[in-house]
Amino acid sequence: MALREAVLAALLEGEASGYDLAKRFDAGVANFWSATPQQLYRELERLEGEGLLSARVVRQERRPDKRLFTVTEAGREVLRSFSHQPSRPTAIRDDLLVKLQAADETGLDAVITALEQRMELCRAKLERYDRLAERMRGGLDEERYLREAERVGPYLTLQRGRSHEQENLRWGAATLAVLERRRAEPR
Amino acid sequence: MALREAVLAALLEGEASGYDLAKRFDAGVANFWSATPQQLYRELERLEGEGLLSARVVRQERRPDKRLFTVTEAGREVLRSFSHQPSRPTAIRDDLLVKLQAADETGLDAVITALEQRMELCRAKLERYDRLAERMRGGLDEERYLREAERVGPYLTLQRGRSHEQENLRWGAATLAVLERRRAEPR
DNA sequence: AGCACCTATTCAAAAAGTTGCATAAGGGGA
DNA sequence: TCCCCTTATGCAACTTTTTGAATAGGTGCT
Repeated sequence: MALREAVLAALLEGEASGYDLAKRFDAGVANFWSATPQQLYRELERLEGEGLLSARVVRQERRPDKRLFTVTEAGREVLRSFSHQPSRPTAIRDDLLVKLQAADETGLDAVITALEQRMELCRAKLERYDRLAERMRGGLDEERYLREAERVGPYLTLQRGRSHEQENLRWGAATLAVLERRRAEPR
Repeated sequence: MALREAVLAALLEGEASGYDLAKRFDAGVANFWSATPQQLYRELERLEGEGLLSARVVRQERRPDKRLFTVTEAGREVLRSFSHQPSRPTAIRDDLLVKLQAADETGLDAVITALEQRMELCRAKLERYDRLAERMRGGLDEERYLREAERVGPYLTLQRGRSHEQENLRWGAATLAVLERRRAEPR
């Protein structure tokens, strides 16, 4: 149910089209929520209908026209009220962990491969996050940025994404070591 | 789509009823997948229908009867084939992060409270994971357990849960510090 | 005796999310 | 020129997940 609020929150960073949002919410980049383009277009429609967003059409010469959305005062109010509601704890749901859970039965090889692939992805994501963070800070060191910047929310959520990937790598390396050892020396 | 496989994987640890599974898959405890009782009962039906599980009814004296499920050879085969399929990367979806993303607009107080509550939950979960891990090891030190135990999958997924909560706490503390400082000294 | 809670399962309905496709215009490379 | 990619949006069908019950016997507490 937080897709509404996630869209509003994302639009606080500035006017955007559905397409722009789709990129921010792409599962591969999203640092605080993920969603598909279809979900976003539907949600934008709804939010506009409820008066939480206002839209304006921008005619473009060499591109299809696009609709840019902005959060209205009513939208901001929804966010304020949302921030007071209890957050539900997040649940783990990861294909890879299911495979690992069953690994003793299914054989270690496939899981080792899957883990290696996942870690490669994590590394790529981590680098991307680092570049993004650097661009956000715009020359300032982190300490100063966090004290002086106008908005820190987006930076802090980005750091959560970063820390998640980093921890994935740390755990992944340890797990890989265990699995490879057991493959080499079965009990 | 991995609920099927998650149920099969969970049942590798031994025969269980829907009710038993519901406890293992509870969002507050689940270390490799989470699901509600309703999802599980439906999935158990389906899996039995497909011959991936077999069920037997156990009459009980002072409790309602229950149905205990076991993974069949066909079920194990499904798991084996699943372990070779590509895993989709996980996406972040967390209420709390949405609030944090919007925090500069909505005010810091509510988010600080939410973060503190979340961290309290994390601490509780971490302790529970630690007790679970200790019980799994059954006296052995981790190093030896991981080398000699018959099955390590469940232990390794538990460790992922643990590392996730720990990282949540680490990041949470740092984030809290930033937010509290900004609350005390607004730019 | 009454109440709250635990075991054990199931139904119905709504909300949320995914998948596949369709449109439409322009850009870039073989 | 043909094909594929990017921008930009949308529909329809489908699956998955969540929510909110209802049932039914038993335990423990006051």
